[in-house]
Amino acid sequence: METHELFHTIHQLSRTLTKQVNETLHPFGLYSAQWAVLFVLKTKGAMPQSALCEYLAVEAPPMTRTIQRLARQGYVQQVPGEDKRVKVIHLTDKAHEAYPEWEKAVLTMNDRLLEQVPWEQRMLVQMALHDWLGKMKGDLHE
Amino acid sequence: METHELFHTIHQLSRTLTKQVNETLHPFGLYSAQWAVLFVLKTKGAMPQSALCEYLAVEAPPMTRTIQRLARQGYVQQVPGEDKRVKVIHLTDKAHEAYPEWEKAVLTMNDRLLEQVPWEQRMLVQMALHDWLGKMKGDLHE
DNA sequence: TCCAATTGATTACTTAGGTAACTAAATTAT
DNA sequence: ATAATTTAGTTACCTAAGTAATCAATTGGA
Repeated sequence: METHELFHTIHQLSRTLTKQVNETLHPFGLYSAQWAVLFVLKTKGAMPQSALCEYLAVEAPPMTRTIQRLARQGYVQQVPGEDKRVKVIHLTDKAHEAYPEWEKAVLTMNDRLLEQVPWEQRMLVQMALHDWLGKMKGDLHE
Repeated sequence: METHELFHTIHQLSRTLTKQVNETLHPFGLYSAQWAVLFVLKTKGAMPQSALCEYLAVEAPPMTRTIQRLARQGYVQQVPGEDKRVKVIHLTDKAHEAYPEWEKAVLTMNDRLLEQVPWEQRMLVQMALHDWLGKMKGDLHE
């Protein structure tokens, strides 16, 4: 079996998915990277920017940009922390109010994309990929 | 189970993989997008730019850029086709000569990343993901 | 204590991909 | 046969993520 093929499929899937999310959120003026941040803040609550980076496994610079944009749109507020270096990111009331609509659109889209895929298969693949990722990251620190 | 998690894992894997390929090819002055093109040309032979796009599932503009860069580096030649609109992309002798080294580096890296993953599991996941992709693409054209 | 190293965030610049609008060549239809 | 449409490729501009370098605040060690 070709490892090339496998990796190519993963890339293609990733690109197709972001494309779908972007299309879905276009009516709300949001992009996929912004949605990822909004989702984490809604489900985990306010947190420092660095925690968002770690959670989403994204470097600091792209996170700065995404958050500044969300702030410009009034969906997020950067509150200085006790440690004056950190900025704690909060969802605004405006974001909390609009969130259910966003979530509904994304969930509907997600379900549509995988509706033909049995639940156990999703579970199996999710566990396998997560496991691979862990092993790769582990390798890199050896 | 959260679809969010699954999609997030796929994105993260995709990013980790391109990062690895970029690191691996850095000594040769090549980037992951270029490698994808070189690999297809080596295994499938010369083909029009549009065929490369279709094969790699990438839009025309990024392909133009990647190919122009490869041409600048002398790894690829754009030969006008019978149809004067098409440009047939050929590997140069320089590319053929260097290819084995590139391939060895990438294959070694690929194997290292998945060495702990049993062969059948790779196969299963590859088939599942490919199947999903097909279903998604199918959906979009309904 | 005070200097050195670390950490959180930003800025500048890069790769990688996407859409929209365009040109030139080829094909189809009237 | 010519006008209309389609196709291959490019240009301009966008999102998304990465590295390198920098700044300010904090922490640790001599």
